[in-house]
Amino acid sequence: MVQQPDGGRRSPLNRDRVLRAAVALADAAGIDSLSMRNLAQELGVVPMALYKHVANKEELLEGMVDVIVGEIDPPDLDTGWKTGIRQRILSARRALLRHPWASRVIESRSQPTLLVLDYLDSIAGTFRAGGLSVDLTHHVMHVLGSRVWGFTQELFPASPLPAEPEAHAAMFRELAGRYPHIAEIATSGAHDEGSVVGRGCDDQFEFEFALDLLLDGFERLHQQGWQSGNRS
Amino acid sequence: MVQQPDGGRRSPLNRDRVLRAAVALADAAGIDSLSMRNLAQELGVVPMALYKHVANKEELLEGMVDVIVGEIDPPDLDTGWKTGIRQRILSARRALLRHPWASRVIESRSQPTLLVLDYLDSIAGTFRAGGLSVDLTHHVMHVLGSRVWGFTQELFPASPLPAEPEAHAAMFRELAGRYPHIAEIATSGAHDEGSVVGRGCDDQFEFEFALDLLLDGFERLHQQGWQSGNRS
DNA sequence: ACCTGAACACCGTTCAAGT
DNA sequence: ACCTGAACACCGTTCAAGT
Repeated sequence: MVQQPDGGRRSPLNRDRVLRAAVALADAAGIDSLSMRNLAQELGVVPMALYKHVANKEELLEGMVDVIVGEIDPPDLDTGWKTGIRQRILSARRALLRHPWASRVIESRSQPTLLVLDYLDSIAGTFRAGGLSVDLTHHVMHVLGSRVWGFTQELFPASPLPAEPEAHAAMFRELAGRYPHIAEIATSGAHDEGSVVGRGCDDQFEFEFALDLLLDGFERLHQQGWQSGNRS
Repeated sequence: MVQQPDGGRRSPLNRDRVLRAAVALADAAGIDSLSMRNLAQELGVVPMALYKHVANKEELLEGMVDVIVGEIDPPDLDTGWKTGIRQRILSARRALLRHPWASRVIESRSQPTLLVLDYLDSIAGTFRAGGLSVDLTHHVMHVLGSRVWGFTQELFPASPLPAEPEAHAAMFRELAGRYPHIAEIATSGAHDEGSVVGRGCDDQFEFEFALDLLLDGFERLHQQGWQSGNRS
């Protein structure tokens, strides 16, 4: 149940209230619970009342993406392009971590909103201001892909561990037999000892590791004067 | 309508026929048309008959992913790790391009299947055989992310262009005014002249550009003897 | 003119009745 | 024991009836 100080009835319904309620509902109950019917109930109105403020569910989801994009920090103009991009993307990541449903909604959109284009244009502008060519900026934006939003498509979502220790151990022995390389990764390093694949990984470390690898690669290409058809 | 040489009735229903029909239906009519009810109709059976061969829709989708994973070429053991990984991933990409729905299904799974783990273990094994440390192999697998499947999460899906040239031109002028950096990317290089963002990009070039940037980065870290907490 | 209840055309899945 | 039609508990959205 999402908190509603005014019982969801005092102020008249408007687009902003609809969007904020949708975000709150998705935050609290998960994106699968966000139906037009549930949202209407949360707001104390009949489902059809929502269609006065959003044309359909697609437009509702678009609006929710805009709410999240609005939470990304504005650019810091006093740094080099590398630091600027890095800070911006890590800010986007913080926004996304506050709204776990957002990455799935972003990747399911078929049209960018104006706010989304603003953000992307600003990122591209930072590369250009840093001296990267139009061409290199273009390709580099593609390489970043969903990472500009602060998330990455993982190999597979973290599997929930079996709760009982003995089932856990049994599963791990089976895993180690059939998948030796995955097992050695899972058992190595700073992980929970004996954790199963994907658990115990430090998501933030992995994200920054990848981001810095990419930014270093971009810088190297830029300094080498990269041009199309000119790959070393 | 999916082709059914035997009218979908001759051979008795089994799991394999269900999965192959599901893949064919998704290929032909799109993943949104793949419902248990539609699939049953395609096979000439009552919807509940499917539940004898798959526990539920989740398991059906898992089985479909396995069909696609089965189409990835086996590893070529006569090359270095870099070429080996590159070939394997480009093979996965070809399989995915044959089944446009597959990337969305892969990213929506919550549990890897045994075949998926086989593939990932094989990729990790190639890095290890090339001499990369367990730690570096681990992080490098995370950096690849969905790229091991041959797809990337784009910034946003390609917007369909307005069909009428004048609407097209008007949209582009508006775009250029508000989004100068996106516009200069869209108008530059080898694209359709005046194309809108995301259209006219050579997806295969972008994919290979990113993949090679990453593989070069991995090689550099490996040669530098990268270790955790040792980033230059 | 505005609002909204009922209805439409779907889902995935359960369950009990029929063979 | 097996199979399956009807039913359940949902969807997003249309539409016409009521105010």
